[in-house]
Amino acid sequence: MDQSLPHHKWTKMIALMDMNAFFASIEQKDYPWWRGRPVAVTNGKIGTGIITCSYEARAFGVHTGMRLVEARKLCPQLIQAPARPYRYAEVSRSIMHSLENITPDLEIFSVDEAFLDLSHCQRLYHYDPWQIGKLIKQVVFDISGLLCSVGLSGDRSTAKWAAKQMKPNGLTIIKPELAEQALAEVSVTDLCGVNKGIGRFLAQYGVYRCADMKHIPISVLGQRFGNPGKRIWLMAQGKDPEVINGHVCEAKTLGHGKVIPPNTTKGQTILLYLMHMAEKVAARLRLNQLQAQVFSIAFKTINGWQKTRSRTISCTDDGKQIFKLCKFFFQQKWQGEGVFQVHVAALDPRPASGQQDFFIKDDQDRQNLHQMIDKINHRYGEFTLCNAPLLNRSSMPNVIAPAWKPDGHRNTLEH
DNA sequence: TCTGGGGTCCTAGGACCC
DNA sequence: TCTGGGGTCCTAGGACCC
Repeated sequence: MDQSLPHHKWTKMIALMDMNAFFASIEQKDYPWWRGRPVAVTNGKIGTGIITCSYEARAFGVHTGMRLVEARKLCPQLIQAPARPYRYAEVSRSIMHSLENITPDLEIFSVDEAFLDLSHCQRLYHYDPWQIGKLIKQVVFDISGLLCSVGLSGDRSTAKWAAKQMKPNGLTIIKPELAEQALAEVSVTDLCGVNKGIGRFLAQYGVYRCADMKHIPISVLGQRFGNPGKRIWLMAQGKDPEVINGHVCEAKTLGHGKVIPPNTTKGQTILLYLMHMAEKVAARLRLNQLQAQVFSIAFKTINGWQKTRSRTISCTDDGKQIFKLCKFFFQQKWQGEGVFQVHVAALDPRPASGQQDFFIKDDQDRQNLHQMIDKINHRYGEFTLCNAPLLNRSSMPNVIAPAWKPDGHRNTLEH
């Protein structure tokens, strides 16, 4: 936009870094013969839905969420790449670490996005937002060999919006004093935090574009949506008050769920899925050296969700104990209706103290066993070793499918 | 029109305590 | 019996994110 000199200090300077087709780009980087070709990342070899795809694939109309079958109709030469979540997490971590060299004031927003608060290091870069934006892209490229898009402005929301404007490999800078003007014609639902629900509400007041927001008082949004509502009113005017929060806080829940074959009525089968989820939760607790005492267990029937919170006697990371809770709850609440989804989550997981019950030999043995199993599964894939029932893949479709979201990303960044 | 999976935050209301 | 204050915990529901 404006590259004229001299530059002046901005009251606040916020950037959003967004990786371009992150997972697909990693596949193309690691497998050079896929570069320049349409690549679609799927959930394992047997995945049928597209998690993300390369820009070459997008040119054919292929997009996230599309069925592989549909995609192949548009693009017969589409290459299927099974997701490698551990690899993506590794690359993500290294990128985030390198960004910390630009500013420690960094908030990891997702596996492929980060906010940088540059307010306090403007002088270092001669108050030149272009220099900073290019530096961010360079740092990311140097460490990963991948391209990203960067948005830079005076507030969080505008920076986020700006990053979306030019892709791939974009750099969009919006001076804070021009933010309101830049957003004026933008649909409110294009802002991060405004979706259909709030969009519908705003439409009732004739608010469609950001500029329309001024026609209604902030109190209307405040009353209906509380503080987040007030924030949106300000966002539309390029004045998002939300700060960059670099604190890596512990996860509040850690769970797994699954959509199962519709209307499953066989109790044994449903319990098997619950066992699967319980073991996944337990394995992930162990991976992050966490334990929990309260678990949320749920299954969805035609009448909606049946849910419970139940506690184990003491903190645990043992799948069998978690499954016991599942079984108890399920046998109490289930009355033979068809089930569509199951879900198990650890609530308020805390660092494992690592000492309680250590003097009990059985517990020591159990821990050793878990360590060994986890090690093997990490190397050879989830559920290579597991409870015997889970090995029966015919009754357990997709059991091998890896969770494609890198595990505990936020936590692992510490240290 | 939209799969499926893993999360967060906020609010209101009820139960219970002093 | 009614009123009022303060606090906590839990639940349910809504909205949104990648």
